[in-house]
Amino acid sequence: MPSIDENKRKAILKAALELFSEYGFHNAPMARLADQANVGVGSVYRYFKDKNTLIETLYEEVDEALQMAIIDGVDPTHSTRKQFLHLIINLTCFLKDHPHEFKFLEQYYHSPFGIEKKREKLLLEKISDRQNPFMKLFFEGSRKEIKSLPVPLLHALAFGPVLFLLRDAMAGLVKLDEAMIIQLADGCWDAIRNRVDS
Amino acid sequence: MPSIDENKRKAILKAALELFSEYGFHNAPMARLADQANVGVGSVYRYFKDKNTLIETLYEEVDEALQMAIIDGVDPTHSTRKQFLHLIINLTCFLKDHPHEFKFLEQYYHSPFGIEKKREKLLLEKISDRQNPFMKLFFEGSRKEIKSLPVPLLHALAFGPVLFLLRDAMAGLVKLDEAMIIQLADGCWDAIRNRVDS
Amino acid sequence: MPSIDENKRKAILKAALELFSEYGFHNAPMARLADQANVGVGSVYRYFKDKNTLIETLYEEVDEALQMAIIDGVDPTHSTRKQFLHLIINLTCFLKDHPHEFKFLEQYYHSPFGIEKKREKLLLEKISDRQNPFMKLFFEGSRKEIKSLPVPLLHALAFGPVLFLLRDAMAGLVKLDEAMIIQLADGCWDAIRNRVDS
Amino acid sequence: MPSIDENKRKAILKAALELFSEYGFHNAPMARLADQANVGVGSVYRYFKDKNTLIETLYEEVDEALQMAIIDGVDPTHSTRKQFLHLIINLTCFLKDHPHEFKFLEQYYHSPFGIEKKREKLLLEKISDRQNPFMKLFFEGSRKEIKSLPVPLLHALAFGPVLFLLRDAMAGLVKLDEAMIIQLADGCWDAIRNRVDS
DNA sequence: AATGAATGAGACTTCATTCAT
DNA sequence: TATGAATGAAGTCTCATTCAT
Repeated sequence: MPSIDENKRKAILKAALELFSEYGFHNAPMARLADQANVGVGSVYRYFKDKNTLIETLYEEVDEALQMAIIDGVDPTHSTRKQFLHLIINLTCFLKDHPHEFKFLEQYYHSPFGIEKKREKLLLEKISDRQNPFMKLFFEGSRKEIKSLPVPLLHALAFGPVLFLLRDAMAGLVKLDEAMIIQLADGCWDAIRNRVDS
Repeated sequence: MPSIDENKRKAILKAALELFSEYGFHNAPMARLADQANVGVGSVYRYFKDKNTLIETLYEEVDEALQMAIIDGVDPTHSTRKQFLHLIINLTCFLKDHPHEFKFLEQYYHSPFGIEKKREKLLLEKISDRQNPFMKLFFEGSRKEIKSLPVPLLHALAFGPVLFLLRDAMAGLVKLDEAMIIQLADGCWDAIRNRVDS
Repeated sequence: MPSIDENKRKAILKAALELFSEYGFHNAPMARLADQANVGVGSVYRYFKDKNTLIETLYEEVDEALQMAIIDGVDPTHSTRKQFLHLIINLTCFLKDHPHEFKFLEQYYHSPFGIEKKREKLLLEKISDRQNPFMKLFFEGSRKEIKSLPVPLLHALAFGPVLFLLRDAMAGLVKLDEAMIIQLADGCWDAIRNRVDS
Repeated sequence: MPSIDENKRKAILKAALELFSEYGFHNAPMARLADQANVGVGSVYRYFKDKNTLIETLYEEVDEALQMAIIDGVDPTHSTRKQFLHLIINLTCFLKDHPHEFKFLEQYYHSPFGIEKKREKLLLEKISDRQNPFMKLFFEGSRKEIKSLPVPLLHALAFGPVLFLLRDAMAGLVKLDEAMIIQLADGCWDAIRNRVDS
């Protein structure tokens, strides 16, 4: 716990986010990272014990920011549908506007670093976590509006399309405008809502 | 002028698939790979110019197998819905039953190897490719049954949930049985179909 | 177990012995070592897993040579005294004529590498080891000629002076000639033998 | 012009002694050392130019303390034998009771730091130094009681066993009690004394 | 054609030392 | 004067690739 200089810490995390998301964990040497942060190589190790620790810390920070963004402006008095759409749109917009963060998270979750365990733990913990805004929707009284399906399946139907489309967007295959994001959210809602007709 | 021995080529690709999917590209040294394939290290370089080339080639082969599996048994005389469900179920089952292939593809797509370009090219080509079974559904006369949305969005709504759920399944978070796969396919269909009611 | 080239292995061990004994384990980088052995850095790691493994292996080899030298020409039919003197002289001469080996062993035994444990184990095992030529003398019938003391004390009285004098010799403080070596051995014998007078 | 605070200097030397003896010169970073001394890293460099200088200085201090301890209570009016035994016992007891000092000295002497030269110089100077208590015994009239041997050989026979046995004691191979220390001293005396019988 | 020993660039990390505060 | 954050040289080790056999 040295770090008097919070600026330097931020600079390192910023450089890490950029290089990791652009080149991948394995192709972003600590030396280049230090360079990009305008810091000596050794200094990185004053702020973060390890390359792995740096990655983990960065994950925590990015995840934190994402969680904040998701719930921004969501009104619990609104209908389940409205809240859901709002959450999905928040999620999509944040990741669309923060491509570094998106690519970093994708990489973090898919690294066969044994990091999956982390995710597993998080999911297991949060699955009934009423802090999680989506869980609230899925479980609260309004639940009758939503299909009675296993939670992981609801997750998949709600988030899967978002991540998939963002991937295409990042690759330059689609230009994500507001209209499309709304269509996306509607589609996700259709996938999980109970319907009256056939 | 390479490859007199097709068996050897296959053995290398098989070893590569196993090691890459289990340890990741960066933790699967060429030497271990050659070992596992019962082949000299030097031989690997007779069949594949590069480690990267090996990865790319493996991708082609895995993708090919996946494409074959997807259309297996789909009957063009059936309803659009039935065909769609069949395709989604084929896709899901194949990947569920071939975890190595799934993990490899996931890693391939998420590696910032510049490999996204490859995928981009493929998608652009296939987007109007009438060979692509999904494109056929999306574009053919039956199209009135499906929402009028940009193709990438349809893709996202159709495939996103599949990949997301498979990820959880691989991580051991869900046990994917036949019932759940059908629920999944239904959800995907609900996301893209036109509906009559509200 | 690669190593088809026994010559290369020997060259590496030779370089290691020279550099370790001259500069110490910590001041003999693997790179310099590889240089001195006319070998690429990476090659050293084909023959020895580790720097530590290299040190351990070198110890085994040097110790082996020392053990052989000690018993050379010792005649079990001779008197206890004669045998003891012969052993001590063998020991002293070998180490005097092999300063690299001597310095290496000294360093090995004194490294607070946890290597002391190795020595401890060895001593504990060999303490009743009838293979050990000194133990044979100390324990056999002839024992009545030798003081009845704890074995570690006998060891200290027998070997301590040898090592001490060799240290001075290596430092250039003494010129060890044959006469002095005999006087040394006599002194060691006087230290452990039972005597008749006061 | 350095050292206003003698306490700080002592604290640093104390920490150095502990860490060096426990972890070795190379595994005792200046930072940890400063920590243990409750001193800033920079401060260490106000009191000691270098890590090497710190080591050298520490050696001087430890050696000084050892010299004092050795002659403690030795009575010049006693017999040569009694004085010798007293000296040896003093030496042994001090080192046994000061394991940090012992391990540090061992390491110092065996480091191929070029430090042997230092020792060489010291020995050469003290070889005729009538201040050295052992030299007094070896050279004074009482000399007829002691073998007529080169001084380094007498040194070896007198001190070698002590150091050797202490090494085993530190490693936990022997429990050094008073009786054994006396037996040790007797052995050393037997090694150097002139005798009447065969 | 097949092999695998050899190689060295380059990755991560440590730590003695400096210097601005 | 005292501090400790900053630094970068240097160390150990890995691994993709080559090339002599």
